[in-house]
This record gives sequence, structure tokens and C-alpha cells, in this order.
Amino acid sequence: MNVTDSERRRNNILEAIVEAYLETASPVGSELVSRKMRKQLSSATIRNVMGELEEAGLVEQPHTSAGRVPTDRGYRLYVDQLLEAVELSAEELQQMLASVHPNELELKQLFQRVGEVLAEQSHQATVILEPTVKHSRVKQIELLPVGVRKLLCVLVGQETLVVSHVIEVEQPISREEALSLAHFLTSELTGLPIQELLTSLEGRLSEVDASLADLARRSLAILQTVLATEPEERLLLEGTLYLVEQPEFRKNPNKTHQLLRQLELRQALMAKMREELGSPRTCVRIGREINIEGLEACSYILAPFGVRQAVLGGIGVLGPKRMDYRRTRALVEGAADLLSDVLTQWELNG
Amino acid sequence: MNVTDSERRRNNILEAIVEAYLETASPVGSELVSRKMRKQLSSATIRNVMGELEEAGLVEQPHTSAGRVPTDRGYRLYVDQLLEAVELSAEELQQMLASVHPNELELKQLFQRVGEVLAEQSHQATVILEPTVKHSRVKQIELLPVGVRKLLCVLVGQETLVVSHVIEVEQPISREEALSLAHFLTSELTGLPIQELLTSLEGRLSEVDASLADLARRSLAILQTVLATEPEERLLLEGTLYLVEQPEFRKNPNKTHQLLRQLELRQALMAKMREELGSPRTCVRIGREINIEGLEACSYILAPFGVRQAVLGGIGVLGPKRMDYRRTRALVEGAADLLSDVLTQWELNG
DNA sequence: ATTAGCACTCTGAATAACAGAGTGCTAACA
DNA sequence: TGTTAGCACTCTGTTATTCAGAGTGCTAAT
Repeated sequence: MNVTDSERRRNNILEAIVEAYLETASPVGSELVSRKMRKQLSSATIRNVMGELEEAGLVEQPHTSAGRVPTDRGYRLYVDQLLEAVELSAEELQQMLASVHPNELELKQLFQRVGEVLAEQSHQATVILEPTVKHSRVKQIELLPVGVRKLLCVLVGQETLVVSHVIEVEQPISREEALSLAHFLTSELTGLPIQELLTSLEGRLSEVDASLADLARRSLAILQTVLATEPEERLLLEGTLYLVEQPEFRKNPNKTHQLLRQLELRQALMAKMREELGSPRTCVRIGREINIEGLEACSYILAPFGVRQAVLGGIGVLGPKRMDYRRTRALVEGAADLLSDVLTQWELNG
Repeated sequence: MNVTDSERRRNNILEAIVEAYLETASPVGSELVSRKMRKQLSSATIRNVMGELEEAGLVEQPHTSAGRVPTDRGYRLYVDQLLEAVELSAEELQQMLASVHPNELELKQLFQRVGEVLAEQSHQATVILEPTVKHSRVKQIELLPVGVRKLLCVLVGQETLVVSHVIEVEQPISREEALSLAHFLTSELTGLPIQELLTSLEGRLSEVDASLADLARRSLAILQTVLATEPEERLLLEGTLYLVEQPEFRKNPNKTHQLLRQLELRQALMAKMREELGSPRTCVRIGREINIEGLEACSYILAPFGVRQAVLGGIGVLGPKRMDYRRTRALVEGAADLLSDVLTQWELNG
């Protein structure tokens, strides 16, 4: 038996172990694997190979004389090398599509609905990294007085993402004044990356006519407030309940609490995921790879969505390490495609 | 010993039982109560009275020969008759105030911050029923094109609550057209209750000049979409984690899941709470009184906030029945007052 | 009316016994 | 040399048993 053959066999057995474990959630023994492989090999042989797998750090035993459980590295190999891509079933696709009524939907509600459906289909938690206007470029800026000293500020990005905030200004401001400030801002800043607006505007302050100096100063103050009000990033979470109900958490309140704490804080998870979106591919992170305390027992699958080349946000599923990677990945990618389509449509209409 | 005396004694003992139970979370025995009352009465006497209390349905035993636990009716009597009002300590008030930076704050963020602080102070979950523009009257309506067929619709209520939504319209619309539609809507509808806008506008359609009929029709369509997009009501939730970590849930995953399910659905809780806000007083609901499956082990304290006479929303704490009602009530009312103040200020500036 | 004393009850923790599942090793086999 | 049957061994999770502790209700004394 040559090297490749023996390697292939090891992989088959690892695959069987992983898949059995995904189903049963309890350590899998040699007998079960043997049956799963239609007795091509006896349980004794399987045991030998399992020893090798353990040696290689791909599986482990919770204790002597228990079955094997895949390690993070085991899952990793399974995902990278043993998992062929599958398409979403027609029915699942249908379900997903049914969740969208694009014409009467606020973008945020769209995300929420798709998130809910994805959570329900996968029976796991959904995370959505919302597109934020801060990663976009200025297309339009509007200012509307909605009270003596209150100003509604609207910032439209190039993908027609819109945010609006009500802020308080020091001086009462008239409709006309507001209009001219907005005009000034729009004409000065169109096309610039929103994250760098403040520095851009400050740079221009010096070049500007003396007659406009006051205008510029006031605009700057307003913009500053708006950008401070708008959060850097937003993470939507749906279906945490599914996650908590998984057997790995049912019995272990401490684990559950740690998990919930992380989900409530969000910060760490958000940063991590934004980072992942740097690459425009679906990514899978398993257990410790996530490198967040409290999520050791979890994996996530995250896919970016956007318009044309630009990645605007990401949608993913957070579940127990013991998740159905094949199906979940298909679901996540389906959802991401759906969102990309809607956003593209949205932009065309904008 | 006359009737009043014996009644007073019973109440004292009930109070001692409740307070001991709040501290220890385990059934309280006669000996402990006797000690709590500085041995004014022996444990044997306490036992007799406890028998009466049980007879009266105010306390119960988890099993023969365990201590007593207050029933819902026991808590109710305790809250209604034995609980004097207390003020917030200076320090707590300070903490609360520190959570607010009113000048640079979006209203929603304000609620969130106050909610977080309240959750942290009380070590329980906070619920906030957000003010919704739907319960207000029209002050101003604005329409701004933010794309060929996209319209930003701004609805300002009398308390200067603002909502804005982006909707898609069938026909491309110019800035001037949008302006005139908005003008038309504002002039027609100012002062009307927003919830009844559609009927009002429909009523007026008939009275309007033929020359304006098209204007009116288009406005109506837009308004319809906006009102459909804006949700009836919103419930903010903070600090569920605190709640889940309480001893009554720690050991009981099923209870925990039921609880989390209710909190995820929100619907039932929201309806119930909106109902409570009919009366402009702080309200306390205990266990079964809430009448929502999954919240039997919880109580909530809810206080309305608003501007002048008008109740705009409510803030409350949801915790285990075994909560410190005295302190929690003070905290909740403190938070509600704080919000009322900020909103009043907000309105004055608007 | 109150209380000391006591027999009784129930829980929760600790311990032991045990079936079940799975392993690693050895020796036989193809 | 790779595979397999067989077996002794190990570890877990469950069930049964015991036992101390806490608390009660009742009775009789104060």
C-alpha cells in the first residue's frame, strides 16, 4: 500500500469521524466508524488508524477509553480538503427569497429578515456586519432644520447608503442657511472617502475665500458631530437562542454565560469579522482559531456581500464547532449572494 | 392581643421572610426569621405564624420540612403595603447622570446608554419602550430625493421626535416635485395624529382642487409606504445576561431557554407593557401576574416617561421575582425621571 | 400566648456498585 | 506485512444507599 492510498484512507476515516460526530454530538468509537464505512474495514483496523490520527493531532479522546472527537485541526482539514461544495436546494433557496420584499423595505429591515431566515434554516445564530456609510464616498449631503436648534443631517454614500442623524447646533439655523451649508459641503466633498472627511475639510479651510470662512467653520462643526454620532460599525445578531440550545451549551451554564457575554459585548467579534472581510472569499473559522475567549466551542462561516467589486458588509453563521459545515456554507453563501443582488439592484435604481 | 397587633406581627414576619429570601435565594426557616427579628419571638412562635401565612396563601413550602418561600401574593402584599419609598443615593444618581451627554446624542443612543447603566446598577435586564412618532402629531414632513427613484422621507412629531426612511417610488422624482409634495403634506396634515394620517388624507382627497388631485394621490402613496415601513413600536433590551445569570436560571436550562425565547420574540412583552403605560404610574408586576409563558419566575417594574402630561414611552427592569424591589423601583423611577428631563429639554430646544 | 423539646420528614451530598462503551494489545490469519 | 478476532482493562454515567443537616408540627410546660 503506497503513501497516497494510506493517506486517502486516513482522510476517509477522519471524514467518517467528523460526520458521525456532527450527527450524534458524542465521541465516536471505532465500531461506529466501521459500520459507517460498510464494514470495509474492521473496527480493530479503524482503531489503529485512529491512533495515527490522534498522533497527528486531528482527533482526541475526552478520556481514555472514550471514542474520538475531532480537534480544531481535524475540523480544519475536513473543511479544507474533504468538503466539496454543494448548491442550495431549490426549496431552501425559495425560503430565502421569500424573506425579501425589496420594494418596500428599509435596508436594515432587509438584513434583519434575511438574518432571521438564515438563523432558522441553519438553526444557529446569524451575524450581519452592516454596510456602513463610513466606508463609502460622499455622494450627497443634506441638512434640514427640524426645530430651532435641531438639524437633521443626511449623508448619502455612493452606493446610495443613507444615514441620517438629528444633532443639536449652538446657533439657531434657518432653512436657507442649512441649505447653503449643505450645498457647500456637497460641492466640496463629493467623491471623497467619508472616513477622511474631517481632514479633507480642514485642509480646504485654508484655501477657501474669506467670505466663506464662517460657512466652512460651521459646516465643519456639524460634520464633526454627525461623524461622531454615526457608529464605526454595526453588528446585527439573530437567533442566539438556537445557539444556546445546542447540546454543547445546554448542560454548561458557565459556557453559555461566557458566550452570551461575548455576544452582548460584540466588540471583539465585530473587529475580527471586519478583518476577515478584507479577503473577498467565504471564510471558515473554527474554535480556537477565532481567538476570542468564550467562543472556543464555536465556529463561524462568514461571506462578504457588496456591489460589483466593493465589499460592503458580511453575513455569517455562528454555531457550535460541531456544525454541518457543508450545508451551512451553502446557506451562508446563498444569503450573501442574495444580499449582493438586492444591493446591486438598489444601486441601479439609485 | 388585638386584631391590629396580630396583623402587624404577621406582616413583620412576612417582611422578614421576603427580605431574607431576597438575600439568600433559598427557603427561609423559622430560626433565621427569629434571629432577623432579634429574638423578639422564638422560632416556635414564628413557626405558628408561618402556618397562618401559609394558610393565607402568602408563603409556601417547596416541600414538607423546607423553609418558606413567598408566593406571588406574598410579594404583592410586601410591595403594596410593606415597602416604603426610597430615594436614589447620591452616588447612584451620579452614575445615572454620567451616562448622558445630551448635546451630542441621538435619542436612540440615549435610551441605549441609560438602559445599559440601569441594567448594570440593578444587575438585571432593562426594557425600554421607545417613544414612537406614531403616537404623536405631525409637525413637519420632508421629502428629499437621494437617488433617481429613492426618496428620503422625514416625519417630525410634535415632541420633535424624528423618523426617516428611504423608500422607492415608481416614478423618478425631482427635488422640486418632492418639495412641493412635502409642502402639500405638511400644510394638510399639521397637528393631526400620525396614526390616523392615512384616513385623514383620504378624506381630504375629495375636497381638494382638481389641479391638486395628482399631487394628493402621489403624496398618499408615499405616506402609505412610510407608515408601513415604520414599526408600530420598538422594545430595547439591555443586560439580558444579568438576568440569565441569576440563580433561578443558572441550574435550569429549560427555564432559561423559555425566557430567552420570550425576550427574542418580544411581541407579548411589548404589548403588555404598552398596556401598562396607560396609567401614568410606576407599575410592578410579579410572576404569574405578567401572564406570559416563560416569565413566571420574573417580575418587572416599569415607569413611564414623557413630556409634560404626555406619556411617550416607558423604561423598566425585568428581573427574577426575587429582586430587591425597593432599590430597583428607585432606580427605575430615577431613570424615567432622567429621560423625562432630557426629553423636556429636547422639546424646549426644538 | 409563648416557648422548649422532640419525633418526624425531606433534601442534597457522598459513596459504592455496576452496566456499557471503547480502547490497546496480542496472537492468529491471509 | 497488513488485517482482524479476542480479551483484559479503563473510564463514564446511572442507580441505589446512606447519612448529616435543616426545618417542621405537635405536645407539654411556663
